[in-house]
This record gives sequence, structure tokens and C-alpha cells, in this order.
Amino acid sequence: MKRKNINLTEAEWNVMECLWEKSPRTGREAVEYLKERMGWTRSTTLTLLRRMEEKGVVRSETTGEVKLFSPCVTRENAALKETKHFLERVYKGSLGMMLSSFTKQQDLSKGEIEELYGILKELEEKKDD
Amino acid sequence: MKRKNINLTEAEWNVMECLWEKSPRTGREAVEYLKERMGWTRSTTLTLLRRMEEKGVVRSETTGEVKLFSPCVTRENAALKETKHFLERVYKGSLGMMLSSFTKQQDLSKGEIEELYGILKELEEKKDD
DNA sequence: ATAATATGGTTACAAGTGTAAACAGAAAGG
DNA sequence: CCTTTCTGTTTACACTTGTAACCATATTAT
Repeated sequence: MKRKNINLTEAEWNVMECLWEKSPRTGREAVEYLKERMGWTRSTTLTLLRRMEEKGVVRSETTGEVKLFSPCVTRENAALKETKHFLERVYKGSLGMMLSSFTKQQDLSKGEIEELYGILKELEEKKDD
Repeated sequence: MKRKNINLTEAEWNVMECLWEKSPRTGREAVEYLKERMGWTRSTTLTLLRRMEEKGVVRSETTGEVKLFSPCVTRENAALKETKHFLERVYKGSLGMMLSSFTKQQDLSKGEIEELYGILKELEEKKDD
């Protein structure tokens, strides 16, 4: 069961969120953060951090007393990768298919539609010049 | 590690694709299909089918000689669920955020942008009446 | 100095996943 | 009939993921 595409698991995303929000963070900070929003125990958080360091998505430096953890991937990159993978798997890579399928069953508010329009418009303009 | 949200795994999506494309299918058909595009052995496919039946995403009826497999979920529903889950995890549930993040790094062709526009326009119109 | 804390490391363990070999009964060929 | 061939069922096994207890060492408070 070789896994080439080292995508973040659900639990790992939470750890990343914690580090993306602020980094570097000491182990203690991370533990506290994840205890609060996830209800994880100290062990759980530290184990995750260790594994993620092994996987190369988190890096740490020991400064005398404590360890400082930082993410090795930007949120943008991780999200992009995940998005591609997701689109590939579920919508044969087509963003259009995803949008139309999704909106067909999920009612978007007027506001949301406007938002999407805005994004597209901007894109187009950027393309023109 | 209780998993409440029975989402389809990567491998399972392939089995579903096979059944969505045509169903019901005999075991043999499925095996052949997945041997071709995935290179899976007979065992692998049949094991997957069994597990998926246990999970309730696939159903089978034995007609005397052979077993006929069918999906218990529509592609649309599975995709929607997966999409929600994905958006939640990666983009805090925001479709807009996803679109803008994605397009910021992934160049869309003129054609693709047009396609997305079309989808939105249609949505809007439907909303109006 | 001794006991309580904090901090990080090691080990554990069940459920889930990917992948498949082995086995068993039915049907078909010779 | 006996062997090959389908078809389906059982068993297996390594890796992953979620979750955590346990252990060791350093620091601190009494």
C-alpha cells in the first residue's frame, strides 16, 4: 500500500491549521490549541507532530529548552494540491463539473453567487491585460 | 478511530465508477473492468465489493447462478457529500474561497472561465423566476 | 534534597485500507 | 468420472490513522 501522494489527513489538517495560524509554536502552545478546539490530549498532538515531521510537512528546531514547530508547506500549496486531487477523483478534474453539480443540489445565496461572479470577473480582467 | 462519515475511499470510488457507468454488473464484469483500468486482481475487486456491501454503499442480488452488483448511492449524492466534506476541511466550507484560491494558482483557460460564467448565469436565472 | 511539573520521546493498539493468496463448490469439457 | 474453469468466500498481511498511555529527564517549588 504505497502512498506516493502525501496528502494531509483530516487530523493533520488541524495540526497544520494551528501552525498556519501562527508559527513557530512551542509544543505546549500546539497542545493547548488542539486541546481546546479538538479535545485532543497532549500525547495525541505530540504524536501527530512527530509523524508529520517524519513525513516532512512540519519542521522543528530545538532552542535549548523547548522545541519550536513550523509548517513546511504553505496553506495555499497544501490546499491547491488537495483541491487538484479532489477534483481529479470526484469530478474527473473538471472544475466546471464540480461547480455545476454542487450548485445543482446546494442552494447558493444571492450573495454567494455575486461573490463567485466577482472572482470570475477579476480573473478575466487579469487575463485581458 | 470511529468513522461516522462513511465517505468512499479512493479505491472505492473506482468501484463505484464502474457501477455507475453501468449497473447492475456481474462480479465478472466488475472484475474485468477494474483489471483493465486499475490493474487489480480478481480478489481485490471482489474484496472491495464485499466490504462496500457491508458498508451499505453497494447492494447485490443473487440470481441463481451469479451475483449482480448495483450502487446504493447515486453519483450525484456521493459527489455532493464528498464536496461538502472537502470544502469544510480545506476551505472552511466556502466555495468562494475555494474558487479564488484555486484559480489564483491554476490558470484557467478562456473557455473554462466561460463555462463557469455560464453555470452562474443559469443559476441566477433560475433564482429569478 | 524531595516532590511536583513540564516537556519530549517510546510504545501501543484497534479500526481502516490496499492488495491479494487460498480455499470451496458448481459448471463445463473431454 | 476426472480435470479445468468459473464464481464466490475466507483468511492474510502490511501500512495508515486516530488516539493515547507510559516513561525519562529537566525544571521548579516546598
